[in-house]
Amino acid sequence: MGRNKVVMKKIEDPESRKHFYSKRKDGLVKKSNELGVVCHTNIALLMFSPTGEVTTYSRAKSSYEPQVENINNVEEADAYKGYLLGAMERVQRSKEPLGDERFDELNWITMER
Amino acid sequence: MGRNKVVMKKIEDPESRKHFYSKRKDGLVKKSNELGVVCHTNIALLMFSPTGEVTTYSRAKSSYEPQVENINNVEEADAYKGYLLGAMERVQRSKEPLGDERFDELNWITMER
DNA sequence: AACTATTTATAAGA
DNA sequence: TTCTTATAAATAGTT
Repeated sequence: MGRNKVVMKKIEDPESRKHFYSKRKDGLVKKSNELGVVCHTNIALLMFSPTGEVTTYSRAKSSYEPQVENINNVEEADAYKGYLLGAMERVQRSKEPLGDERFDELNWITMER
Repeated sequence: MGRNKVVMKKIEDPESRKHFYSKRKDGLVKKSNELGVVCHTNIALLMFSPTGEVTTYSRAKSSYEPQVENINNVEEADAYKGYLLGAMERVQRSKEPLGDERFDELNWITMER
């Protein structure tokens, strides 16, 4: 959306790429949140910026709602929970050995748990 | 977008919720893909539908591009790879005990690896 | 499943 | 760079 169509091709200029990313990142998080809230469902989003910065969004239902028509929903919920926690731990561990101030750059956008 | 504004509140009617989800899911995958392609970066998206169906989208750069300004990029790439594979394995394992035809319902939208 | 009026996101420009 | 604006894109309700 905007004054020109977006071409589905890698932007070669690093500055333009960063600019595009920072704008689209916010939009993607916003839409993920809308979907999670309105449909009351689990969503996980993980993205790396062109400079390597990590952004995650996650929304996990806190309570299990039995659904007769989905016999495997409990297992899926568990798998999902392990998925999120494992990912967070792994990314954090990979940062720790550096022991630097960049740890705070991790952008954990966690709207709800 | 559309004929009325979206209210940021859970849709209580199950059919309306499913309808909303199925439309928004496609849009989210499309935008994730655009971001990944245009910025040539790693993206992972995992979502559960209101009926428990899983949809994932992932885009991982296949080759490692050295970036002097990001000393911890290799570790991030590894963490990311493990993250994706772990998630896929876990979700698949959780389905297997059922041993039914629903396995094919898993919607693995994997545009590139 | 397809259409279309309208909202929303956003590419350029200020 | 933050704000504005014209336009593309997504989509809610309709058919």
